[in-house]
Amino acid sequence: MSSRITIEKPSLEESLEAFKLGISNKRTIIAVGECRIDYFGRGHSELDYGDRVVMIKSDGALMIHRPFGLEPVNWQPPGSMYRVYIESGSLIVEAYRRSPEEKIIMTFKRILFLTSLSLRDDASFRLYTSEEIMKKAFIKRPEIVEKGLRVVSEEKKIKSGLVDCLCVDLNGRIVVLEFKRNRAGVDAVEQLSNYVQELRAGGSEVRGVLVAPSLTKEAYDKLKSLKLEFKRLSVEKCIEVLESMRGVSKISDFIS
Amino acid sequence: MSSRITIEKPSLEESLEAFKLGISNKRTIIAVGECRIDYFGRGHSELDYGDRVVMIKSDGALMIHRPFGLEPVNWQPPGSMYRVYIESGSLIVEAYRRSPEEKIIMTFKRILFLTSLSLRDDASFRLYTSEEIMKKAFIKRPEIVEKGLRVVSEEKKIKSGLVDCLCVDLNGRIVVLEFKRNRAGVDAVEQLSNYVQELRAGGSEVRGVLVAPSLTKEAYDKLKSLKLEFKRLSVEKCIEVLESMRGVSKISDFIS
DNA sequence: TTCTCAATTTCGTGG
DNA sequence: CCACGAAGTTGAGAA
Repeated sequence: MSSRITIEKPSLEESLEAFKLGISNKRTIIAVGECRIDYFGRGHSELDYGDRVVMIKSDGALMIHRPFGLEPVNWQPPGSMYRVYIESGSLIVEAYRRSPEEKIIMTFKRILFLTSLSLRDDASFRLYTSEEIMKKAFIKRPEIVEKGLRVVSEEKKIKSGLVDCLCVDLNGRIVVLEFKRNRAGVDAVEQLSNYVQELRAGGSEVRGVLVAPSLTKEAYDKLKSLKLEFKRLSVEKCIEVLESMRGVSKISDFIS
Repeated sequence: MSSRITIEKPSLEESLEAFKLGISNKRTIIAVGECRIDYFGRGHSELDYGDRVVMIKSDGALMIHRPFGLEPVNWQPPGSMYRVYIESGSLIVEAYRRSPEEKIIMTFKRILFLTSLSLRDDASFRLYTSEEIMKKAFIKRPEIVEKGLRVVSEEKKIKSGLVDCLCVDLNGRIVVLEFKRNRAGVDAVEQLSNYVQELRAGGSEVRGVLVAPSLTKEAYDKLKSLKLEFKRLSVEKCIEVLESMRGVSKISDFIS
């Protein structure tokens, strides 16, 4: 059972108390009001008066939202510290962070609404990303990239970086695989090229294969000039492969 | 004046109406309740029941926040479309997006609190990034990098990418500058190297200078082996330079 | 629309 | 704590 304290059109003094109590009691505070925002730190930003939604979470994270746009206009990470006071007829809320030293100053002309909540959320979040799906599918059925590939290692750390997958082909050559969830750019080709060059320095014959749904033109040119290879593979295809092996999952109802 | 509709511990039927009205009237809705979240699209995620803060903005952007952490656990961008209904004793809110096709399903057991706001915010946001500050300071006083540098072009697009700054030194050689706001890694060195190589293909003598507050060890090694140069420059120094030219700004009170 | 690159990127993971 | 890579990255600007 979550306890709540909600006040409508509070005075600045009431708001001051609510902020202080909520922050020290590690509650989640949502406030809506007319304010201006100043930020100083790695960068510097200014935003003049307007209506915004401010949320301070139980861990000290701060988000300031305008009435439009996905991203908060200003924010501060978990662990931030707060100072709240009234000055020249305005309610000031300051959020500090050390390392890097950063500060946000919210200056409220008035508060439309404020609530202080004690929320319970113990569930664990599970996310399945496209790249995970691609690698998993390849491990299960290497032939979706090339017949006869034998997986030697995954996520292998070498000097130039982290190799997605190391394999051996039917002719005993080493094959470096680099997976990209969506259209691959020159950076992906360069990354693959770095891996191949480092492994070739070991003396063996090494192939490099970029596995992605598509390539940018620049990436294609660079790939050709470096004599690397490309194998078209989409996330959809990988999902099919995985589902064909473990029965239908919810994903199939939406992607296809 | 912002109009509000706030309901505490509403029934699911009341919440249904509030969501529908708020969305169709392009209001900003904030709801807190016990819900589970499912996402299907480029990836796939699941989150079991818990207390969360849901915000739907006037432009259709959706954010779902747990009581901790800076980032929303799930979201949908502006322009998303909604379907709200009651099924098996739960309030379901679905958020759709096309291209890529994605869907979020929020299943509410109960709503603790809901508000529907009409907010006004016309202010313009101004952000000054570290890299902007560094470039601006260099343009004003090139000698902070090297005496006698003459700026030829900024943000010049060449095949390998976007060159931060092209200059000519006292000996008439072309100088490529790459700015990094904080400690530069190997990727920065590779980027600079690419630019230098492409420009050297034109036949002229070309120097490459990485301008940053510091370098990682790997970046230093790579830089040396490629015969590129490094010039130490911090954002703080750049701010000093800019302020010495236009008078004191607010930044100086915090960074120094 | 698509592509490309920067970001107060944030968030993991491994050394 | 630093270094490096991934992200449902997001967002802005240009082709």
